[in-house]
Amino acid sequence: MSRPEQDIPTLFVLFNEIGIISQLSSRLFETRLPDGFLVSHFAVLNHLTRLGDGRTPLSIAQALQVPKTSMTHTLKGLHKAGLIAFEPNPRDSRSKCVMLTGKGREFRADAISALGPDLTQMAQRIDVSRVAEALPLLTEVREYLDKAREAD
Amino acid sequence: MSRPEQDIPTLFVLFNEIGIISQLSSRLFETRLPDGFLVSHFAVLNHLTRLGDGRTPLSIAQALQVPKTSMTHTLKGLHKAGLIAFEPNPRDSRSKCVMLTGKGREFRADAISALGPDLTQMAQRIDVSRVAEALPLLTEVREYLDKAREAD
DNA sequence: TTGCTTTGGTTCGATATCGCACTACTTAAT
DNA sequence: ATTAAGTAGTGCGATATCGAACCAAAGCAA
Repeated sequence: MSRPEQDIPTLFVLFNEIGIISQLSSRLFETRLPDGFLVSHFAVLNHLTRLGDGRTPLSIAQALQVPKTSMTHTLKGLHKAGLIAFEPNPRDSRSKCVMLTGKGREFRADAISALGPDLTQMAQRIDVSRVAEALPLLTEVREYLDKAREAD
Repeated sequence: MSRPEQDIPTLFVLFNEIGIISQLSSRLFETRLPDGFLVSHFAVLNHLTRLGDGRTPLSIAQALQVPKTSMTHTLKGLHKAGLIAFEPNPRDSRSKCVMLTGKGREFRADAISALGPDLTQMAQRIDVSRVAEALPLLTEVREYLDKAREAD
């Protein structure tokens, strides 16, 4: 059923579409965030909220697939804004633990609320059940790329 | 069939996955490009190849969803590398036409070839027919966001 | 222990991205 | 034809991103 000579163009188009959607959605989201904040900031707060805080900068960087130097920079911004706090890592004194502050949790909740109307409007035009069907595939692709990256 | 209170989280997760895949695939691709070139450069060459050259900087910027100032910068790099050439726009003397050079076409072809092995390997692990099924939905999402953007 | 290797994090320098403001040209209105 | 409003592209400044080199602590070997 698979036609290998078709596979490469299909995957190519997939990444093309994904790149543009990422671009568009990030910029839309950023217009909903308070001035001076980017998706990169939100992504950290969201990650810590979903999976629990107390994680190290490196583990966050790996989860979000950005270089650790970028994470240092992003965390600096969040810290200056009072959205996170640092604590020493009892397991490893080279490292630190990143903690959410109340303000940080609030910021994340507000950001999600601010995006709500956009998503609601979108849900009226896009068949979300098809999105739900497609999600497992996207997750597979992400996990594949993640493994391919660490294997290089 | 649709559960509106589920829709927002579903869309939220969608953009989350798409953001990470975009990040991962861009960085993988960039390691395959010659030193000093980024996906942004390739995207322009690819666009001009697929839809024909002779387009203006602004139209390219809109197609790729980046600010025109970013496009000025990207085109400057491509021009310096001899991958594109500028011609005056006979219809509008404020503007210019971006032309592919032979070297530019070659660069794009080489870049695609360089990515081939990665995609081939991926096609052995991912069910590409499912990707093909999901593509129309992604295109819909992209087109929706595109319209939403220009409506804001 | 001592010394080698690995690892977490930052600093630094180079480049990318983007918003703002500006110029030059075009278009529309009269 | 004149003027006003709009549009294409660029320069500039601020910030983001990222790789290379670095430091300090950890892990490991003998």
